[in-house]
Amino acid sequence: MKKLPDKTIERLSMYRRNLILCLSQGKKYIYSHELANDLHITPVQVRRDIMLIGYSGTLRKGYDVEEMIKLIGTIIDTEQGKNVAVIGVGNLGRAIISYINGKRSKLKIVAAFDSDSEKSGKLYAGVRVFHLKELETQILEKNISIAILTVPGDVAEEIAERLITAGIKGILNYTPRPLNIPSHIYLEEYDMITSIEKVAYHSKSAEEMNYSYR
Amino acid sequence: MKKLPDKTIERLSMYRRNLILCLSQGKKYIYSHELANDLHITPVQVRRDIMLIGYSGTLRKGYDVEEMIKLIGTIIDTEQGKNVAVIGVGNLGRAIISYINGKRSKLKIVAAFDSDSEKSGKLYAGVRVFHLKELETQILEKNISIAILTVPGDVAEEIAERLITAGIKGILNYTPRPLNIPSHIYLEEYDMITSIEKVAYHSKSAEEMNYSYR
DNA sequence: TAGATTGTTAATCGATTAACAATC
DNA sequence: TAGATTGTTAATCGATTAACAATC
Repeated sequence: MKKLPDKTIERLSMYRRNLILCLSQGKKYIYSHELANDLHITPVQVRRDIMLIGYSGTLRKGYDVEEMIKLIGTIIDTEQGKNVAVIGVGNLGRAIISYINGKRSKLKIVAAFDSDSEKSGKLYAGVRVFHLKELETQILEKNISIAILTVPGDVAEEIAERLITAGIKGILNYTPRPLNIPSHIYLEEYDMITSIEKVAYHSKSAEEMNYSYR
Repeated sequence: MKKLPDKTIERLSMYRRNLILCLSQGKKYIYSHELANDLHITPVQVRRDIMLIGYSGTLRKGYDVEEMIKLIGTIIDTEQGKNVAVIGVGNLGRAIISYINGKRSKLKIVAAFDSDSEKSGKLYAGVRVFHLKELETQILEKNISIAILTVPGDVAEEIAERLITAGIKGILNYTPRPLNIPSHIYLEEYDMITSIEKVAYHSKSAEEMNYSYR
């Protein structure tokens, strides 16, 4: 299959989340405008994405929920699945562990790491915590290819380097420090501050509009 | 000032985060290519954003870090600041509370809410937890205009409705359920699953490329 | 059938980048 | 000065949407 736009990949993930919800509610077919409503996008965009992945719906009933879930799986999952590590077992690390595991997913968190020896050996939502010094050995042993970084900013760079040397393939960086890493490692960064400042900015303008109505 | 593109707003927030870091390291001036490197974008884009907000650097020294921080503040902050509530005091809620407070920011988390009475009255990082039934009264009393949702998915919709009725202006939704709310309320949604699936997808292709080299 | 839907191309829109003048 | 930088317009690129044919 030819390469899909990055935005389409993102939406496929969201379609799937929604379709799984539909299925659990007993919904077997869905229209493009229903999916669109849920995700705050247009029906055309949904249909175009579906076209890009080579699926077809039925003219009257819409799209088959179960089939689409399966098809999206063949695109964004790997067959054998992937092992994931969470680095940093603070509040955020624990939130991620309990949120992602317990999901029916090809992605599995198989280890967590923390510099605090107190936490070593403990289990969070079924995931064992190792001391950071075991990072390299465990990544090798457990065949971990993806890391989620939730450590304090000032050690992010250093740990990223160790991860890369250990052969990790992708990093999801939740620390406030942007990482500078080789381009063959896929990097996704997210900072909550940016999101909340965006909301604040936009609700600021909303308020100003209110004022002008008075 | 004419309206700035949404993407520029996002980057302004990231520039500021970076500039503050520079300042703390004693760096007084910065070049566009330095900022660009940190944020994985191009120097032209940095200069264009800076042009859009009407700032000018000096030809040899680059941009004045402190001045730029101040200017970005006038654009994305409000003078009086904004009060924020976190709804749901699980791991993620607590992570957000401790992450955002303690930052020098115009955004202040002034209350947290949870349905678990055990948590009522407790403090997390200096923020008091209220029972969910006090949501409306506290929003009014504390003049809260922004809410961060970290409750379980199945109550997200219901709480969003209460928030809107209570007069909230913007919502940052971390639950896996997309919200269906009136368009005058600004809504930002983020699902970790999408981020991690994106990383998995891209590091999948990276691996396939590796295979083909062998 | 009429109406609602899908599938797809072409047009539009918006965001990024290339090119280059200006200047220290 | 030459080289490095900023500031800005025009061109390009990519993503979204409008338009519409097809069909149940």
